[in-house]
Amino acid sequence: MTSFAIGQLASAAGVGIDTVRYYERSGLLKPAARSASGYRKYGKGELDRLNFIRRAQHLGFSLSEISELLAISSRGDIAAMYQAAKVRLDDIDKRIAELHLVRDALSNLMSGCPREGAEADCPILRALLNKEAMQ
Amino acid sequence: MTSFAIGQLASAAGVGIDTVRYYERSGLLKPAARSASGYRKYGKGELDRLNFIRRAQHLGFSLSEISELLAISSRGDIAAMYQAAKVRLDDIDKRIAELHLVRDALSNLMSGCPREGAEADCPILRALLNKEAMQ
DNA sequence: CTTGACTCTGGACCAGGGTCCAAGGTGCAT
DNA sequence: ATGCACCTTGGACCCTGGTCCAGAGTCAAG
Repeated sequence: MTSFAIGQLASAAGVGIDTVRYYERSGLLKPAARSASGYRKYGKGELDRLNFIRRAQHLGFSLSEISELLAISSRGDIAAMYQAAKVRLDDIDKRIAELHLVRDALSNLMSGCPREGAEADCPILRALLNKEAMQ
Repeated sequence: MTSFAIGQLASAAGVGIDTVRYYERSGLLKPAARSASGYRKYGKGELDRLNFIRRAQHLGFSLSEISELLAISSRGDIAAMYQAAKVRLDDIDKRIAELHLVRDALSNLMSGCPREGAEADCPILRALLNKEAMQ
């Protein structure tokens, strides 16, 4: 069992077959070796690479960032790896901060809402209808 | 100046002309009245509606949620408005929690990285290459 | 030898929220 | 009356990360 077919690779890595082909198409995986009949043949190296991709995705990296991470990893460039992680971390922090702003604005509006009664008493509605009511 | 053209409406609301037409197409704005020559004609009501949409978007609502918010607003249904806001808030909270998990994982990996030296010393790289190293 | 599971290809399609295009018709100032 | 900015339409296209399809070929078990 020194090589496996696309379905085996996909299920070993926990992704869909189409996803593997999509990654090949988009350059994340190199074109696979082929059997005599044209079937793609994979080895452990490709499984490792696919797992790398999944773990990086899990850490919030996009596929194009992962493409760079793979290159960085193959160079063993620790400094670049750290730098890429920092860029990602800063981006996540920025996104969290934005969401917090929205969350707090919404939460403020909700806390003043009587949940019944006249429209004029609902800060949410007032905020949507009226510029001045918007924080 | 009791009515204005699409370009004037768009710039008054701070959106693109195509956006206004897109909203009409997707049902967020009702089909506009037309001039004799077929130009769309708008009044203050439409500007208000467009501003409502922008403010709701700013609070994180999707266009289809906004569609409901507009209906809720026109009924003056405070309870439904509160409920819609709560759904949105919970969703934002969930998203923030997810991002925090990723952020902390990434941050942990980074804190152990020497930023130079051998691959084996970089926890980020180890996490991507190796199942056991993944938190 | 047949059956069922697997694989191949190129290309279309999904969500979301727009954005851009060409070819033609209008509106207004000069 | 001419130029320029504006408007009309239907439809294609952008991005991301896949997912699904038909029609054809292949593999392995019974």
